Amino acid sequence: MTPKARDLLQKQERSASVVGFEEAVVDFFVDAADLLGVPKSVAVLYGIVFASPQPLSFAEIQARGTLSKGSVSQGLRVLREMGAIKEVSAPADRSELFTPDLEMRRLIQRFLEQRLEKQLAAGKSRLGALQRALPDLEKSHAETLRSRLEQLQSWHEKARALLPIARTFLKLAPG
Amino acid sequence: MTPKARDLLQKQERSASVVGFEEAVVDFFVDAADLLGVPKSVAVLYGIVFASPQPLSFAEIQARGTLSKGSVSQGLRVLREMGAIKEVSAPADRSELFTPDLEMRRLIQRFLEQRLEKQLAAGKSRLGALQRALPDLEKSHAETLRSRLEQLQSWHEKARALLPIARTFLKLAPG
DNA sequence: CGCCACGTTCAACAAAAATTGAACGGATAT
DNA sequence: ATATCCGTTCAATTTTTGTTGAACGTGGCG
Repeated sequence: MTPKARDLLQKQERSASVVGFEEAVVDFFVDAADLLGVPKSVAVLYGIVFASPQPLSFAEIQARGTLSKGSVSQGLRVLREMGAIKEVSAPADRSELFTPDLEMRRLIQRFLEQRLEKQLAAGKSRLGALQRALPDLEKSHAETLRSRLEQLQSWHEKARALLPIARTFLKLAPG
Repeated sequence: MTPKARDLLQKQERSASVVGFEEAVVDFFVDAADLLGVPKSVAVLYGIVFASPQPLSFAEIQARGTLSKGSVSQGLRVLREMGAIKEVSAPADRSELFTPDLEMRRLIQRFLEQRLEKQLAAGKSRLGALQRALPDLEKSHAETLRSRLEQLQSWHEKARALLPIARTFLKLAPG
């Protein structure tokens, strides 16, 4: 296959409706990006892959023209590590093709565990430090502050308790 | 009251233990800051106010030396708007003093509503656009894509359903 | 009234995060 | 072997976000 032929293949006309759909999907994920704390480029990538009926090659993705080669490479790696996309081997060509992997559900679950669990762990040790700092305070102050600290602790426990609930909940129904 | 006298008052010795406690509280909130999506300076401010047994004046807060006048001013405004702190009038002096306002619970609740609700609303309209883009696609493609779209919708509904649950849950128990 | 203390605003600055592209390395075809 | 195609890496750059401080009101006090 000559370079030229491959080039044509990559640029194969995508109908306006397909392009429109892709753009809408990309927008959707870009919106969601900051909630999930991922850079925009990663959201764009995922949108492109998610919106494609067939698996896409690196070249095809890059050909969308939104992102530089470097960003595509890094972004795909991030998505693979997150389990958001996977590689499938192409029948004809040797190059790998990308397609969405885990369902939303698992992705979100993983997100919850990683981001929130870490946060909670950090919080816990901070609270320990506070606990320890408390006894040295004068009486008058200690009272108010102890109650504030309790607020923090109570909040922390609730957050921890909520997590498994959310987990369970997200398992319900197909998705 | 001469400036000098006031100055002394502001710098009144805070015992090492009080300072230590404050630092620990500040650290706690700084940690939490990025989860909540607020800038560090705001977290620091809230920590300072939260860790203080008495309400603090603008000058006292600034005297902690961590933040510039501008940041203190802006940050206090943000916190007031969030309902995280409130002003109480000082008995002696005319200047206003700051103290924590809403309990954690309400703050978090508000946070959930503002950040997530907005997100969900945006998502909803995006999904509408996708819905509309779908019918124009060819058969072969439409099948896969329709199913992907359904995934998105299902996810969206679940998130929406989870919100009230979280709300209820956070109301349980004092805090 | 004019001065001063107190806060606010906002344009300049600094820090952090994301993006790019040029240099590199490994695999395949010639 | 050598050339070439693909993709990765990473330092430089751009963009975004947060912070600062100087200039500017505002209200109280002499």
